[in-house]
Amino acid sequence: MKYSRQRELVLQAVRENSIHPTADQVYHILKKDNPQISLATVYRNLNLLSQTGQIVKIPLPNQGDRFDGHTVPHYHMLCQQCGQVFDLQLSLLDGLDEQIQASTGFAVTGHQLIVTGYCPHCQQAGADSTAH
Amino acid sequence: MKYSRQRELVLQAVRENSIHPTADQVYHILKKDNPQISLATVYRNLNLLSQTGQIVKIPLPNQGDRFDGHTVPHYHMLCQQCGQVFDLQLSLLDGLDEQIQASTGFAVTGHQLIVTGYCPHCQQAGADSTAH
DNA sequence: TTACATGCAAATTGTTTGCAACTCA
DNA sequence: TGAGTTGCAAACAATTTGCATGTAA
Repeated sequence: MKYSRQRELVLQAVRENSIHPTADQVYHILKKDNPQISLATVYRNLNLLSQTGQIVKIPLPNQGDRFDGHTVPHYHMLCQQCGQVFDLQLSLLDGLDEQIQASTGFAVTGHQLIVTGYCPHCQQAGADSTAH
Repeated sequence: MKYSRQRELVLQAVRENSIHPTADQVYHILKKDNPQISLATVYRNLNLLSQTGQIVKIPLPNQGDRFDGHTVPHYHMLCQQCGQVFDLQLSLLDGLDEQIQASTGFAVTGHQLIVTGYCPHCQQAGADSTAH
């Protein structure tokens, strides 16, 4: 893969923004200092970088994909209220792929776990505004 | 919720087709015997039925959502080759929600696990055609 | 010099919505 | 009767693609 300045920028933006940005967010972040960059280029590079494992694509229920520059295996929690994604360590699932492969015959390449719920901040906000 | 013939048909189609159909597949299945049915109605009813818990919506990476008439909690394995979705029982994860809630303060409403890989049939096919 | 990458706009895909007609209760 | 439902078409959002131009090696 040939070097490109735009790809470098996309990689940096994902690494430096631990908010698990969408493609569109990456685009807007970069657009500030690079007004000429195009959304198509951001998409192309996000796809390339996740194919080569330099970043991780997080598919979420009913929403645009998010991207994560933190490539050590971990899981995600999605707040149904504010839409933020939080990291989750869970050693429980170490070895899960091998176990599933052995018991099912499926050649497992990976797995992803998404936990849905309400983050502490939104629980607080909900309790404040609606006293039910 | 008022009864409707179309909703009944959608529910039956999802229950009777264990292929974890997409909205579009449900539409085409029903269209054979009900040529007047519309895709919008299928979508509306799939959403209603999954909101009421009569069927389960399975969001998949980069693909349209799938639907499952099998409502007992279980997980899914996605074949990256043929796109088929297989059921997976995994008692390991019983109690996971409570555990995460206790350790993170997140008010957990549920979780979903998607295992990716190659199903036995596609492993076979791959081994046949490309001897690497 | 040339194969790969970009920017732009148009095309696709998956899904939702507005609205008039229709149907279940 | 009347609120909920339908079919159709148009609207949407997220993402991808075609193509002429630009750029790293």
